[in-house]
Amino acid sequence: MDLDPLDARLLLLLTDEPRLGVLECSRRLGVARGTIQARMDRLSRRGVLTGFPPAVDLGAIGYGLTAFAVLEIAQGRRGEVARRLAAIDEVCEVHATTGQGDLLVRMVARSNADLQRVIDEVVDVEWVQRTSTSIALSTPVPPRVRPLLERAVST
Amino acid sequence: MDLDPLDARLLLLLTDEPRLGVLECSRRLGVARGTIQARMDRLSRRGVLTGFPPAVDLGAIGYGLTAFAVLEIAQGRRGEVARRLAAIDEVCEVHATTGQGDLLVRMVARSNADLQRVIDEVVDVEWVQRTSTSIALSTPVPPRVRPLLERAVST
DNA sequence: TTTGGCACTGATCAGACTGTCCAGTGAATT
DNA sequence: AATTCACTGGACAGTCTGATCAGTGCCAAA
Repeated sequence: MDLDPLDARLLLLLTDEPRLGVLECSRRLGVARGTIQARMDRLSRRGVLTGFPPAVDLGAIGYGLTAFAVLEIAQGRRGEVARRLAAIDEVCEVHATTGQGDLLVRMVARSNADLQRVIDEVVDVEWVQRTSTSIALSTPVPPRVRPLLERAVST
Repeated sequence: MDLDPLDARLLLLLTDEPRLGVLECSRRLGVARGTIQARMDRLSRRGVLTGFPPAVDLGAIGYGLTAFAVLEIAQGRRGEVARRLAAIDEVCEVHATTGQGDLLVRMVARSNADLQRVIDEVVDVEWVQRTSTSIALSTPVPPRVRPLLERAVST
């Protein structure tokens, strides 16, 4: 289940320069092209490498605000609530969690007024009982996988 | 600043099938290849399309657990704390927020015992005063941008 | 109305890359 | 000793890329 060092180096390389072709990867890593090809196939088959989705900067298209909401919901209504949250365009991510909250929601908006509207929409979802919202001021550590891959290189 | 419909359709197409080449995109969208090329250049230059990072499923390489922590930290120590959090490999994301918490941390781990260790590491960071941790049980809405793009298509 | 500027089309070009084979090597397993 | 497996290095045809260019339609400024 673990990554072998070559897999990890390949993923790191792709993390840094995602548009690299198979051939170029093989050159950079000093192995035959077929090897890279086989590794990538295997990583995909194992579900480790799930694709190369385009990274869209929401800030650059006007959605400059991010907020998080922790929701407490009525017993047994998680699926229900999740479905309704999913129907809100600005809701970009929902996790079900243990602890005092039941759902953690990440959402974006174009302006403070817009955020107000989005939050209201979220809070008004049926079965939502209590909410606590925070606005993201900055993101000191953007989503990353790198450190874990780097660790796997030296395995 | 907004996306025009063709841009949005292009991004949607790439979201669904990220490995598509420029030529294939042009065919699917029914425009000339040069147009797609120009659009992608422009989207990159505007910072909208920031790349095609490989999507690595952490679950598939053993990091099956995700947890969130809300940290309250000592006044004026945000940068300090963020830096130390960034040094923990398992910390995959940190946001500075308004509200009762100061930092929202996402982290992953290989097992409950491992999670314990990671949480301890996070909690033991200097200047962290109060923490509240939740384990993610499921992710009803995985990170997504699609709905916002779809909205831009019909603009 | 005329003139630019702009984006898009459709085409061409050489160069590079892809998927797919194959034979050969070395290492580990049986 | 035989088998399996991953890797190498080479080959092939087909395809895509980046670059460039002339031509067209549209909008806006003059």
